[in-house]
Amino acid sequence: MDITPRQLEIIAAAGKILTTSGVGGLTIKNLANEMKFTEGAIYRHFKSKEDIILAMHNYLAFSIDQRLSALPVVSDPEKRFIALFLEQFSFFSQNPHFVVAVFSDGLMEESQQTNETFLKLMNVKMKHLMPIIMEGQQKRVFTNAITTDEMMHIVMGTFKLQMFKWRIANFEFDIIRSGNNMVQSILSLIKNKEG
Amino acid sequence: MDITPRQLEIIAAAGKILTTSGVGGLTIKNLANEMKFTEGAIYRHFKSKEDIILAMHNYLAFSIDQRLSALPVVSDPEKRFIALFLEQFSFFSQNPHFVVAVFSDGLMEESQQTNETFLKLMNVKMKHLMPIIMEGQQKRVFTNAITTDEMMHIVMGTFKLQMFKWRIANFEFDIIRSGNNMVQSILSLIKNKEG
DNA sequence: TACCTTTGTATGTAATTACTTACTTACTAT
DNA sequence: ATAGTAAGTAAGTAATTACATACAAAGGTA
Repeated sequence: MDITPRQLEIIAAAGKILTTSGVGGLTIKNLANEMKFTEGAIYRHFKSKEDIILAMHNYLAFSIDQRLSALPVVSDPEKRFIALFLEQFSFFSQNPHFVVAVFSDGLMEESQQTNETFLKLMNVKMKHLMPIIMEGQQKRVFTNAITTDEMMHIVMGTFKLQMFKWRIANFEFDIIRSGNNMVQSILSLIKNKEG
Repeated sequence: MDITPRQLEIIAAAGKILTTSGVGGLTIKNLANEMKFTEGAIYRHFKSKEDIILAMHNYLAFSIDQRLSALPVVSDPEKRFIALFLEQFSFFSQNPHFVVAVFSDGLMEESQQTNETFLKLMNVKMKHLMPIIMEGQQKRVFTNAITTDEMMHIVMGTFKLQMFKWRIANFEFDIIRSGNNMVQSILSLIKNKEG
């Protein structure tokens, strides 16, 4: 991640604008206003608007990947499952202005490049979730009534919807608390009923 | 639904543009091109661009509600559950160009009004799903290990993600088939394990 | 001191946006 | 035939967009 502190500030400002004004609000003018300087100055740090979006996706993919990789690998899949989501929820709890960037498909349409980095971002989470679920099924902690892919799908979909609801509620409820609640409901569905 | 045939054509064209070019591609010029007449003619049928989006949401909410209401009320919650989703999948299978309009949150940011009609659209589906799940839990066909709301959340999230995947795959897999697969996985999770 | 690089400003530009205006055409009812 | 109306065109509007250019202030290094 070769990124200057100033670039990071701009990326953060872009995220903030995205949550407050949506994709349509993310203009160079608004970005410059948010940074408290003029439009031209933006181009000292990025060569195009698309570059800003790409840098944002890459930065997010990188830092989320880093945080998830830092989690301890314990032997209990259920504990790992809980820890993974707790980490996710606490990340977005600290950086709510990036929720739109990560979960909104609105950005996807801008260009092919943007599309790819957006999907890359989604894959980062799958990459960390997949082994946990696989291990859980192998150890018979999670049910084998459905395939790993199907379980992945259900878990990811539930998580995505949770973030969506949090966003349209203007981040006004405690995502860690209600996120944990969600994790528990899912667990009680996918956990093997036999001891 | 007081809507002229010509208005419906325009709405359909708007849906088509949304899927091919995204929210950013939905311009009056593109819409007029798609309709094979000039920009000004659009304004013979709608007074503003936002009006078109609102009309689209309202039309979709209306027709989806109608189709779901027409489903027979059988006594087996599992059968109703399956039928509900089959109907949904077959609707979007026939009208794939409306998937973006219904499931993309990109449109939400345009205005407060658009936001509201978009959420209204989501509620239509919840309105039909809720009683089925409640009935299923009451009859102990579905598990009571989690609340009705939690089950709603998981089911809706899984469904939404399914449509998302279908869209980024350019509608190139059979949504009815793989949708049914998804329904079966969910059912095997939420069905009560005790006979 | 002289000079270069970095980071900003002021101002401009071509393209695109939603929307408007004045006018035309096809059809329909009287 | 006449008149009214629904639905189209051609051309333009002001506003906004991403981006470009010329210049200025600052600091580090020779």
